[in-house]
Amino acid sequence: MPIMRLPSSLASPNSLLPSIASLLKACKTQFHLQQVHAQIIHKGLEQDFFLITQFICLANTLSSLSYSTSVFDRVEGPSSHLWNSLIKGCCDRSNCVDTVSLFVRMKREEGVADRYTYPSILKACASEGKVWEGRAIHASAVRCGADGNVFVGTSLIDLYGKCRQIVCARKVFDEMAERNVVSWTAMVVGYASVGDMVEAYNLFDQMPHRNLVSWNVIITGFVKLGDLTNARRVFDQMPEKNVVSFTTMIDGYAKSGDMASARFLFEQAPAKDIVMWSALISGYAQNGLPNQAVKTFLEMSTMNVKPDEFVMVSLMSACSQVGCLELAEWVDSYLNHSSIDIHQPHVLAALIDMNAKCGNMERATSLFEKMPKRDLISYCSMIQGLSIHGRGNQAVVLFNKMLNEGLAPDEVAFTVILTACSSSGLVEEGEHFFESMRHKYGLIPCPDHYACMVDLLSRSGRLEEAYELLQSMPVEPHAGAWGALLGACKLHCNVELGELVANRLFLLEPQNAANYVLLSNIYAAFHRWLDVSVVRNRMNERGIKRYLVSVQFSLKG
DNA sequence: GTAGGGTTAG
Repeated sequence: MPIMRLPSSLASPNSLLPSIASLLKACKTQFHLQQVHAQIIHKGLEQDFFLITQFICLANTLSSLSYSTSVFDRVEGPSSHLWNSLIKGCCDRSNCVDTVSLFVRMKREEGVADRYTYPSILKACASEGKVWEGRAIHASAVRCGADGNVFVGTSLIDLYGKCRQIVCARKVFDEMAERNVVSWTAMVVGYASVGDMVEAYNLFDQMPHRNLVSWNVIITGFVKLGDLTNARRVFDQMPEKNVVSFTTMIDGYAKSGDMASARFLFEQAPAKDIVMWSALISGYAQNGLPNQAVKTFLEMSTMNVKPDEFVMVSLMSACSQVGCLELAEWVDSYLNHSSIDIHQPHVLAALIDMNAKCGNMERATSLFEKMPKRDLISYCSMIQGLSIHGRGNQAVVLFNKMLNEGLAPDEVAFTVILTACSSSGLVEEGEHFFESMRHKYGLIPCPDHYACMVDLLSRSGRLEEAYELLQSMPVEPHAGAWGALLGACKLHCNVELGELVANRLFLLEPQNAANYVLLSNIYAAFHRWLDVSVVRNRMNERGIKRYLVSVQFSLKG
């Protein structure tokens, strides 16, 4: 085994203590740490508070919590400082319950909590929204007089702000004897996170000093409200911007669907990191621009930026939309050779969705079956995959299996199964699901659900029923539903209904050439050439070019 | 004699 060599300047033959402390400072890996640990035991220094505290702090970043704890547990009557180091490690690597339990143990074992103890525990509570636990910790801080400290006060503002207890946060803020830029910023974050940008901005305006974070949280607040105008105004006023400022703005534009502005700002950013690339790629994917998403991903690769799980999830979403099996296979194998853990729920869900929609049902199925707990989202991915590839009957079987597992379908799940029924022409099943959606699950069908039913009924020749359903809808049907019926009128050569439906569509979407073409084709089937030319003339009058139809189709394919 | 804590983006 290689042993660490100490630089001669650090070696101190007369005293054992500094040499081990120096060794600790030089530790870079868990293995180094274990070697020093062996030295500590060997030299009988396991009770040296100073050394063990330093050791725990390092173990917090280099090793596991259980390792830190095992070293800590051998110390008799640990100092406050030592307790605080372990609590910090617990906060960083475990959950709120564990951190609070450790604090309870500290009190039980007569450890003395001080102003350094509270920020970590409060942070653990804040990150999980545990306001009741937080209040108890707050009370404890008051009892030992630690609540007057700036760091403790700021942590309390953060806690109450994150838990949406804005009045409590403000009370702490107002009662603080000393505040700094972080305390002010935490208070601004509190207002911003409850959507009160008036008060957030008001406070921001009064701040004696602002730093980059203060500016960025104001932008974040406006972006969260979808107020891109004010977000941009603040962004433009910033004395200096960093990568977070740009990323927040880009993400805001992407979420509001303005990918042109997102891209423009991205180009202007002096530096780009993985989060910024991710904001752009996910924006393209979520705005239905999968080709742009893939293109941007490739661009990122040529810049030698290593993709992370967020980028890969966006890429998989884009891939699902284009249904490209070749790309899906590449992404799948990339993930399997990377350090990304594909068993994280959102990664696995995207992977199943991508494989199902790109036609690799075998891979999707094997991932799906191995899931510890199958959820609604993954079921829907699988059902949609079967549906896209014409396996409607299997989609119905899987949907029923999902119901048997006790999962309650939502509106999206019904859209998926009704689409499956409609594309495979499963009329009875579709009617059954539409019925149970309303009466068993108490869901209100939206225009999409009606569109599926209209499509299903009309394609099986039940044109009148489809028309009646459209007429009886409590919500306004969208053009797609009428369009499906018009298509079926063409298929089943029903000229009267076709005329009726087409005229509704001409009002709903006067610029869509497909409707004119369908009606003229219906007339043509009956050799009504005069009517054909009337429709064609109407198209010309409105300046609609027929070739637009073929352009639209080629873009979709 | 020596050490420790709080705010922003996917």
